[in-house]
Amino acid sequence: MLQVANIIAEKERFIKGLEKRGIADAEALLNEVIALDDDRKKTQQQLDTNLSEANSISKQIGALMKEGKRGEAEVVKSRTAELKTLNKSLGEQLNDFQERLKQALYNIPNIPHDSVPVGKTDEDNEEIERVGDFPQLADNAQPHWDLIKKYDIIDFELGIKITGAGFPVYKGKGARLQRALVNFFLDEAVAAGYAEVQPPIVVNEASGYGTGQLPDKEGQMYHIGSENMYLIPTAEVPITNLYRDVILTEDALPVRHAGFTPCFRREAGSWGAHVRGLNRLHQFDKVEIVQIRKPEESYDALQEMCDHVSRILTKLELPFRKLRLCSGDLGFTSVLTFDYEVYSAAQEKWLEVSSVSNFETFQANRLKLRYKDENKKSVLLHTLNGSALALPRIMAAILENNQTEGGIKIPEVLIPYTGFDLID
RNA sequence: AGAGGCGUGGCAGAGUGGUCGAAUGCGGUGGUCUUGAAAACCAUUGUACCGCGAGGUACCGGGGGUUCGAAUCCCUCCGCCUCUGCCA
Repeated sequence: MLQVANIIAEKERFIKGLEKRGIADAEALLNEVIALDDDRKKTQQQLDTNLSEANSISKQIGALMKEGKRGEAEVVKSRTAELKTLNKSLGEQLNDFQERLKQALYNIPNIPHDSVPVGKTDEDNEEIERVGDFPQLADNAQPHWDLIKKYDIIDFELGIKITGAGFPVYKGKGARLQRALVNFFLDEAVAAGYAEVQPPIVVNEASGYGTGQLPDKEGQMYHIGSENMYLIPTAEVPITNLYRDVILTEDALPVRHAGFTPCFRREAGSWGAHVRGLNRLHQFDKVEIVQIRKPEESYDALQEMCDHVSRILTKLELPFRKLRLCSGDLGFTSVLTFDYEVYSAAQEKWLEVSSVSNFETFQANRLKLRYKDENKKSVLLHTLNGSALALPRIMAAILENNQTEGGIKIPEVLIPYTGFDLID
């Protein structure tokens, strides 16, 4: 969430930033925050003064009791009774202001980067790079949902039987290819300097708030009612929350982590006729990369992460494009996001396979993730993350783009991982 | 899951109603000494909020309560340990 001090100091910039996201009453929203913070401060000042007085009276009483002057002590007590009533109500007011301030801040998104183009939907995203050539497929080329049946490598019906729609079962060479991709992605990430972690895939409420999925995306996560926990929608949540309530020393930076997890998304309301096969699932596998950086380094880190995604897509020989998300498509917590889409040739569609974002201090502020600078001051860090990569759509593109009469060719880099070079 | 025990500063570990933000040791930082290092000695060493400042307030797992006053007593939640049960 945003920092109140920054809102006060740079109000105009924040208003413009929120308006860029299409929030009409941005100024009113920020004024409310500032007013609540002001109320909070005033209430706290009054409360602190009263507490100070009550503390000193208590000490007096202690001293009097020790000297055996019970009568005098009783006299002084009358004032403390007064203060007690007063402070109880001040304390309630303070809690109320703090709670309202928190709620207000939870519901305000991050301020977009200057380079973020203004736009409403994904159609307004800015294409900034295109790499690789479209494959020339035969006239009878098939989309992946037909190919998986033809070669019996992914079974949606079985998934429906044991769970429901959007939970496919990978079989045989399909399962092996899936595992090959996971291992390839992890090896690439480790080689690029990311320390591998294997986090829990169920998280508590505090973690959900830490990275901003709560309260914003509550309805998109699977909730385990009996435990009040959530199935993770991305490894970003557990990995970034590793650093919740942490003050890092400078020599621990930069932090780079990579982790493989299944991801779970309810995708409520986002299903449609255009969504078929592997294009959108409730459960899918993903390797995620996360960085924690000093503020002045975070945009270099963002570039570094983008380069990493480009590199592995190139190695997989998949045609892809890089997009700068417009203000309307930008995630709630993000300042700047680049999406990567691969071209899936039989559907003739671009499929999003990665999203790389810099959140600056938005998550760190909630997480209380800081480091001690050279002056021993606590400074909020910047958090970043990116998919490297999400599996199903990569799988879809490989199946479609590499189909031949004789079967589906496995990209060179994956053959050591699959142990075969053809799905037939 | 049941019974019992426990949760204190970076770590270890005192503290069971007042002067305790908290002894002591270790670790960290600065200094003295030394050619340098070690040892020794001295000093310093949590976080957040409010305040121009002096300073004030809060925090001893989280929340609530009793009391003039709570690390200390009570309730509750969370976590950890031991034993019993179950189990990959």
